[in-house]
Amino acid sequence: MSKRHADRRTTLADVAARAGTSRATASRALAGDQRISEATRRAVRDAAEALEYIPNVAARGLRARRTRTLGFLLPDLGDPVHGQVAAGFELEAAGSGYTVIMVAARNVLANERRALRVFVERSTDGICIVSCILDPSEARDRAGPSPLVVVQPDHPRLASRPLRLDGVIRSDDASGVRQAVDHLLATGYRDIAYLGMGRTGSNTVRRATAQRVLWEAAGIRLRAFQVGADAWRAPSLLGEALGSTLPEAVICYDDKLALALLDGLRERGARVPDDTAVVGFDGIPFAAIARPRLTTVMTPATEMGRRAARTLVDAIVTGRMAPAMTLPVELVVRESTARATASGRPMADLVASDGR
Amino acid sequence: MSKRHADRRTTLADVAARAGTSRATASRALAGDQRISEATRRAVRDAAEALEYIPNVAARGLRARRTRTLGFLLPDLGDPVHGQVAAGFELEAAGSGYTVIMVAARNVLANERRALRVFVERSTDGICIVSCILDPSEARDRAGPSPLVVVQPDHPRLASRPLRLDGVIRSDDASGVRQAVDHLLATGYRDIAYLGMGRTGSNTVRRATAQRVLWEAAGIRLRAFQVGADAWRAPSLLGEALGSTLPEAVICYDDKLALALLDGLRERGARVPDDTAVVGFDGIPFAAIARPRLTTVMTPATEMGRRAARTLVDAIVTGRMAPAMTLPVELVVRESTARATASGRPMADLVASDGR
DNA sequence: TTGTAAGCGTTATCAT
DNA sequence: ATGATAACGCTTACAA
Repeated sequence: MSKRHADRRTTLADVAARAGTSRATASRALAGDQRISEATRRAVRDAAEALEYIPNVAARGLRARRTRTLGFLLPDLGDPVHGQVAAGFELEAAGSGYTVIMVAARNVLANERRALRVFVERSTDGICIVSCILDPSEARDRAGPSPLVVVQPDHPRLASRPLRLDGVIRSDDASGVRQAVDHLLATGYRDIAYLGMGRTGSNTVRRATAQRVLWEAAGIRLRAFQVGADAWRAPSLLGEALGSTLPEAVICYDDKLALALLDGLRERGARVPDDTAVVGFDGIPFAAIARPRLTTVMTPATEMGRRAARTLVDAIVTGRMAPAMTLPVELVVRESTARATASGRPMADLVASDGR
Repeated sequence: MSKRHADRRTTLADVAARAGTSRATASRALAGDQRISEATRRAVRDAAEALEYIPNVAARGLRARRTRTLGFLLPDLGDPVHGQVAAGFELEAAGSGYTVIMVAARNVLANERRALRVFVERSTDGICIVSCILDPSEARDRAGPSPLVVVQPDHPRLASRPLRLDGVIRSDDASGVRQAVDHLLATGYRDIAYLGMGRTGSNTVRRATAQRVLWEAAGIRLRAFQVGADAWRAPSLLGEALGSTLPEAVICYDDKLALALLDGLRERGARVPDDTAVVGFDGIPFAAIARPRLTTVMTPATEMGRRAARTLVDAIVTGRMAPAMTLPVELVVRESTARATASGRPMADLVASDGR
């Protein structure tokens, strides 16, 4: 029954032989070429079926000069946010008939460069890099002929210049921070802090925006704290990171950090939001069911992944890369910033309208 | 400076020409063949450097009959557990010089089959499938000549037969459940329930084990509840899933479900662990900082991914697949099953010793 | 409508 | 130690 005796895999030549045609005709028939007669098409299809023919796409790509493969570079597959982006990307790519090579570079520059080289070696038709610290223009250089989409660039120096390059997809972090600050001010908080994590461009942008907005809106100076990229793994230390006198409210770099801070504050004996309000960033699923439920800026992670793939495929087909796009974010107000809530009683999620 | 004028990518022939050798010699020099003289090796290396030569691995694979590519199939890239497995796999694979193609099949049989076909088309050197509902032996058939590693098989019928196939890697779920039940009994809980999710083999195994262990150890019948695979997304419904009279303790299928249940119970006005104790499964990071902190069975997700890649690479090199292995798990006791804890005061994590 | 033949960029075999 | 030359499995001019 099983034909494991033939060591060689079935090839197009085998199919052609069985169908009684040339390899060229078999190739055309399988590709759905209109010039092939219905009869031979059937014959070829049947032969392919009978032989369980599976094409060798490497050979095809070699000749046809396209591989229907996309390269995807991200910092960490285990991260909840990047995992979502990856999921969205893969889904959309697979839907368009593309296969995805994934490389995790864990924020190491050398790894990011190596990954791009891998993609070029594999002749990817397109490349997407997510939250990379590599300079986007260097990335473009190293991407070779492949169209490149840059999602949430995190190059440290990127905070200063605007970056209007084509193919850049990012969330409107500035708007998110503004919404958060406005919400905190409206709720009555005055002593507001920002807790940063890592040395990425996005961290700098968020801190700077909070600083500026708070000053412009209320003439208040932001208190800024900063911890290392792995600080969220040690919640108990985090409780101390805010100093001896807690601020009334803290905006955290992301949800991982905010949730860890929640734990750290609890360990320290501080109540949230009564002693300190906490705001996160990203909107990961667990933020919604933490205790207290976390107020956070929702970022369209899955959607960004999908868009990235879509944009890439379009660029491959049309030969033109879409201009930079910035996706909207929205603040979701939950318990962690609700000043006088009846403890233990949940309140419905409130989405702040941006007013733009 | 940049040489974007030549449309064609640099090829080995270019390097050979510049170095003044044949393509064969250039190939050998670059591959580090010992027979090549030091002088020509230098010449070729320099030429490759100068031309920024990047080999075409598709062409190489076509001729050499190995692609240094691994296929990785999983249900969902966004899931915290599978994301960890993927991260471990990619890390180990990259470390061994392999590139990974990832496909998410979201528990759809047809997608899983399609993914295996993709891998065969791409001539992967090895394939790893994680938590697939596909029958492992069918998977082996469809994997073609590639060695196959099966991580945490989730075929529904798999719960009954032992499955001693080579290349299977899984965690010792039965031991985990036993530890959980023993712990609950030792802590004084008698009315114990299992809350299942989905129709996978692992769910069946966990439920059945809990049932058996509880009966054998204490002559108590397990109360069993069951919800759909997406139930964890709706915590408020989950609170009601346990019926009107809450059990003293609930073992949940996984941490996602347990954390959602925590939220659902809070919404319902029930206190954990005072009204009901909760145990999770997997040991995802957020379980450790939930409130109450979640008692859970720690599964070595990252390690399983690493092992899978390691096993695959070994099989590729040696031609022999390692026998099935079962990785140990350990119960981590936290607040959600601590009967009379001073509320708000954290207790140190306790790892139960298995006693085997 | 179909076949012939020339590549695509490598590596492996066989000479030298 | 190196060079011709033939694959690898497929697509695509160019012929017929």
